[in-house]
Amino acid sequence: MASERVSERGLAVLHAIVRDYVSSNEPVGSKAIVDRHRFGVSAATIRNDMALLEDEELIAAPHTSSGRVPTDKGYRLYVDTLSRIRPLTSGQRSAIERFLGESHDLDDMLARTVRLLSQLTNQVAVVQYPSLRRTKVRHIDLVALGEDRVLCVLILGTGVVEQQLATLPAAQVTEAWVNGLRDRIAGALVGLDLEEAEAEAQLLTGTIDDWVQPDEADLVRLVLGVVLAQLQANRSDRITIAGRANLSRPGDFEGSLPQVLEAIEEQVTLLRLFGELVSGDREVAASIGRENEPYGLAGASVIASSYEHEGDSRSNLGVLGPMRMDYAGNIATVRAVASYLSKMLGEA
Amino acid sequence: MASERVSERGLAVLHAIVRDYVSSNEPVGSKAIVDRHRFGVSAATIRNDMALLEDEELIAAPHTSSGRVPTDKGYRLYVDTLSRIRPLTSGQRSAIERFLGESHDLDDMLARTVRLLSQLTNQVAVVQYPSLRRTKVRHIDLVALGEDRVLCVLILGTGVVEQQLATLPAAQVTEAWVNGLRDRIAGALVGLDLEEAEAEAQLLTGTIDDWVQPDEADLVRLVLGVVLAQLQANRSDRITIAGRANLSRPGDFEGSLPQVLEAIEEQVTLLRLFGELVSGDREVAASIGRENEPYGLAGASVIASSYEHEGDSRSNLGVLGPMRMDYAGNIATVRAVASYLSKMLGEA
DNA sequence: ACTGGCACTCGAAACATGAGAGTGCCAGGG
DNA sequence: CCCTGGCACTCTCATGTTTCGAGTGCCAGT
Repeated sequence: MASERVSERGLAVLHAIVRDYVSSNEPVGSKAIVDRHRFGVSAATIRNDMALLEDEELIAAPHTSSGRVPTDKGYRLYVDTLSRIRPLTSGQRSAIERFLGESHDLDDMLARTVRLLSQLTNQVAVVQYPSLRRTKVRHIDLVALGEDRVLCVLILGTGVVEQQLATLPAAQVTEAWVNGLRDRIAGALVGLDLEEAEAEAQLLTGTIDDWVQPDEADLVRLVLGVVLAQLQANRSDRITIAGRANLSRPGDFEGSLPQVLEAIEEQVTLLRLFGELVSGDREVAASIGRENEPYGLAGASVIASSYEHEGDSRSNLGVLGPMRMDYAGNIATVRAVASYLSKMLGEA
Repeated sequence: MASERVSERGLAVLHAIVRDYVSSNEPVGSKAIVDRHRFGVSAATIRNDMALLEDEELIAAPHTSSGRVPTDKGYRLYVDTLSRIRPLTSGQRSAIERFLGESHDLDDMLARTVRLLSQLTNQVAVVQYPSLRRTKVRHIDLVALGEDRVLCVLILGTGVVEQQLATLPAAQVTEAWVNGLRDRIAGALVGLDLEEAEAEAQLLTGTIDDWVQPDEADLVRLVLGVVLAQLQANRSDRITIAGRANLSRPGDFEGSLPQVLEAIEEQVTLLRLFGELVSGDREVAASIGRENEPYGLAGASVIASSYEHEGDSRSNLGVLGPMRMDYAGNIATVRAVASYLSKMLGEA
């Protein structure tokens, strides 16, 4: 553990360095620390502590004899030893309520959330749409709309209704035929969750020749294709992002900006990162610097939490920014926004 | 007109300057021009022409005695005097076909289009979703699904079907009642386009007390609310963007990057800009530098065109990049992608 | 109308210099 | 044992100086 090797005061010095560096973006020296923070000791003492911190690779000097800068490991220890989550200011609380309180439409709500989060933190905000992966298929219906059209209706456990019109090439559609097909498909898929249903539908499509007349196979395949498309569209996780302009704040990502923008555009990666991050047992988790390397975000830090939406499942949200960010504030903000969002969605 | 004041060769020199500057990102001097392009004259002659171009504010010198750089006005004249649209290479053509040919789902298609466009041009690509603003309401249906549920179905002129389940607080739903309400609402809205229908639905909601029993007002309001939400969701214009990482290419937006990112995030602005740009009679239009100032994109250039989707209406697409971009190539690419997309959507 | 020549300007790069901030370390004191 | 003041040392940054070369403008000559 850290406490084995770093003294009480050493930790305090680390905290001071992180705080000063975050606000000034300049390496911080021993003198600056004793000036700005009321340690009861002299600069020389701080220097000794700093030498120790440097041995532990918690801080580093950009060049011999300039101030120190926290390393990934330093930020990590800093975050892990943040004692309490600083409460939000009343202004921030009311901003959240005002901003999120005005809308009942889910899409609008999430759009507001992501903008709010990016404004409160001055970072890139990411909000995942509620995942329907575990939602069950409640109802499947096929309705003949004429001689060559079939309306495919899909109702999910959450009450979401999707449908799509399939136009069949030949005029072979009879009500009885459609009903038979409907019973067949519904019998196979209703009650499964979306992931299972998709697999099952794939299977049905593959073995199509075993259970329909050969001359109907094409039609059935088409209809199944529509159902499959609906399942896939609902299964897929989507995210919404705001505040990218914050990335170009000078002094943050300088050279690595292209990579970061690239990584953000690759939404699949972000989804994985957030998923991984939130899977722990913490209410809000942070991932710092090189810990994000597998996701192409080596220089960045991510703070993530999750919100609950109707039903039991959770989706993720959070912010992404430079390593040099206000962890204490952002953790508090992310946590607060996540909990407000859960509350709002619970009420609806 | 330009030809009044700028000689034939002067124009050729301008073209040479633009081409060289675009590819090198360095001010281009008279010597470089005679070296790289086979003018039959000496550098001194070119210098005289350049002095003229400078008088016309078509080019400018970053500092006394260095090469020249095209101005907004210079780029504009260059684009306007691009004689023919350079055809795409066969590689590009096949890339387009391969990329766009694989999908029949509209969302997927547009997602592919925007990625393709950004990769072919190395710029930020923007594609607007088909606008349903002018689409007519073809059919409205309310179906009682039990004692407290009503399914609201909305079918648009394009064949898009939307529906949503409304759960009513009290168990007052009878089939007859729902049918009456349906006739009422459908009678008022069917045949209008989405914009009109939305206004009309607002009106209906406002005067609700005049045409239903007081004790039913809440139910009716709820149902109308669902219809209204559907109308609004379909009316709104959405865009999808790809290739933001291209903006951070060094030497392009340097300092103004935050503003550009900001402007891109503000999708409403982009929609206006694209709309404005395409409204002319040209197949593909360009907007250069300060012409974009009202949209917060002073340093950028936009190349826009539009594609046709089933029905008669058109939506926009294009690319956005630094003033110093390959106009000839990008115009050709945007045009080709737009026409392919129209073709694909026409077939479906 | 074009060309070659020439003086001039200005930025970029290379190098030197001094100031300042910050460190490491040591000997001495509570 | 921990802390302190002091001191020599190192490295960056800002500044100044010089040189070099690319490019221009202009003019006299074809």
